[in-house]
Amino acid sequence: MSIQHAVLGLLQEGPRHGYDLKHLVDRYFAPDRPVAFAQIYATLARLESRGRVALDAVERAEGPDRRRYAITEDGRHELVRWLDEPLAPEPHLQAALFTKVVLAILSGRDVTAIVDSERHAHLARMRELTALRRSAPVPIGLLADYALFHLEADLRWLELTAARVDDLRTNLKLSTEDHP
Amino acid sequence: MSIQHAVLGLLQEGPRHGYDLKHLVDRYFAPDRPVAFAQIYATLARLESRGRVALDAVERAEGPDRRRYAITEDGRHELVRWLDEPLAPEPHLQAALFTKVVLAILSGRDVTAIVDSERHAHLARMRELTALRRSAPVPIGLLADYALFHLEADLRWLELTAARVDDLRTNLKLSTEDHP
DNA sequence: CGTTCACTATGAACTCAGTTTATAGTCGCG
DNA sequence: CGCGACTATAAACTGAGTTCATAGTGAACG
Repeated sequence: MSIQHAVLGLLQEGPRHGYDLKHLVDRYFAPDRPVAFAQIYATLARLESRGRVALDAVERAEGPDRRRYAITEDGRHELVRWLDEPLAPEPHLQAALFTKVVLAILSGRDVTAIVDSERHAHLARMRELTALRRSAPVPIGLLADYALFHLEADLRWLELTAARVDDLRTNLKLSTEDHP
Repeated sequence: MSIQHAVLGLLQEGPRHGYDLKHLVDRYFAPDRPVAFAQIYATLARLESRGRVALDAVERAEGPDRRRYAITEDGRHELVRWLDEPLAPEPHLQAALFTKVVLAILSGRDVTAIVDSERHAHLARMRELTALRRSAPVPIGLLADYALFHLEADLRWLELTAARVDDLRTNLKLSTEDHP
């Protein structure tokens, strides 16, 4: 969902063609891993089919032609709507970490080993990000902070879960039995 | 990705048919929002086409026939692999909240208003979850904790970002100018 | 001088997850 | 008997993202 809004947002400043947008999106929103060109073109096609952008002109420059797109009134509305409404809450209650712990318990594997290995992977990633944060410009630094806060949240949850594995095990066992 | 593994995990205990799996998945992994039946059947079809499950038998019971699926050796391998490897780190560096703040700055809207409204939505959601956590059984309580930790992480990041909006604005402005 | 490389620019075709919609059988109820 | 509730599945579609194909220009190279 977010790349659509990113593209709309960039088109607000004026019409652009896909190739250009790709670089802008990379610069502003994806400083770590660039988006694929094809994704931008696909996104533009979808936005066009919903009437949120429209073909503005076809420029012939050096090299192949450029198809320049402009944001429509509809597109502007959608963008403002998205900015003004709070984000839909993530379905945190479907967390992959939780799935792992439950499956580990159900399949009788060593839960603490699994929790430990997740913890180590998290700590390693946090060290990377801390380094990045120090060396990078403000926007990337902020993104790194975002990731760090969430990795820390995962860690806290892992501690809590590790402490409650026995509790959890009993609860899951119980509900295994009472099913049709 | 996670629903595939959830289904595989449940099939470890013995062959099941889709309808049954749907309820088990709901019970163990999605206590908040149930998954659609069709998604389970689609998942089973995909798992089958990759050789991770196989049709075990077609039972005729009261009502329509039941297609019972069993996990294969391949499926078991995949499951163990997934449990033993740490989860792929989430692409946190593409956070929707970040996109919003950047777009708010680029389009000259009131950033603090937007940040405030996100904060309020988060606080409201946290109150709901805290209530849920008190009344619910252990597994759901743990999921609520997971969500709470992450909402708190978002809040911390929002504070930090609010404090650095000016910094961010300057940085973004600069890079607007130096592009081809 | 041709050919190979790098860069600009786009789109078709495919995969994969998830949703909407359709189908079909059984059971019980009024 | 007709209708709604429950069991059970699948086809068809949507939307995001990836892989692969194409096509033009300019510069470098032997």
